[in-house]
Amino acid sequence: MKIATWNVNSLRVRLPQVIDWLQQHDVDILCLQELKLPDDKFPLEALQEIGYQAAWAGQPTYNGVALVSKLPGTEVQRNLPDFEDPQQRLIAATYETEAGPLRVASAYCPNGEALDSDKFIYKMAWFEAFHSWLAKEQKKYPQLVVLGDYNIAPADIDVHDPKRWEGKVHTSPEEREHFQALLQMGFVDAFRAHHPDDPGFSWWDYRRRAFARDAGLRIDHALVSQALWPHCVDAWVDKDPRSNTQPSDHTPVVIQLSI
DNA sequence: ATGGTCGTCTCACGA
Repeated sequence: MKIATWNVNSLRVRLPQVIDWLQQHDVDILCLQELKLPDDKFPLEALQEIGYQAAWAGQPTYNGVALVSKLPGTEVQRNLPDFEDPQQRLIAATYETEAGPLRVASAYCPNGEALDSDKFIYKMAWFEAFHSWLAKEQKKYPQLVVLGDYNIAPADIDVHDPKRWEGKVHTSPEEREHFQALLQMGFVDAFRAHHPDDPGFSWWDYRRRAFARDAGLRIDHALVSQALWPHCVDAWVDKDPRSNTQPSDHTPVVIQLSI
């Protein structure tokens, strides 16, 4: 089965591209971030017409996450428990497979704006709560995948110009420690584990012709639990949608599981 | 040179 993540930066604008992409690729579950639409504007019918179901957590203007899937999800969890937050950044659901229950989460981790900002303090607090939640979640669901926009480039290979990004959000030691803490829990960074030497950028700034210069970052990740990792046969970045007319600034990351 | 470009109930703010 194939599971993907895509920060679409407005599902209203990107819906035709999402539908095209789902029809071109045999993806079982697509994790979306930055829907930027309220719950009553979620385009469920358009997705149902091409054979998908969905669970979502939206809000007007900002944030918003969804799970778009061929099979229905159960035990849907919206946002982090024990972390009061009006920003809709997380949704998780359980899918029945022949190998047993598979838990899937779609995460839109905070951007952080700048290292000396209040939003960075919020980012650090959010990751603390995310870590605590995942520790419990992985005990409950050994087969767990957590895909999304982490807004962290875990190492210098994930950065087109590490010098230029020094002291900026996405690459700071504090952020990287949070990402490493997730790996220390047993999660595997699927793309990096399968492709140790490929930068695998997933985001390019709209400004300064960043995509044309390949001036990107790898900030969208698929973390696979220890128990599931032997079944993760590959992971890749699909750069094609970034070349679309009116593209998202992010492009999809995909994992293939042999379950 | 700290610029630029998107998206949003837009002329400000978040990314």
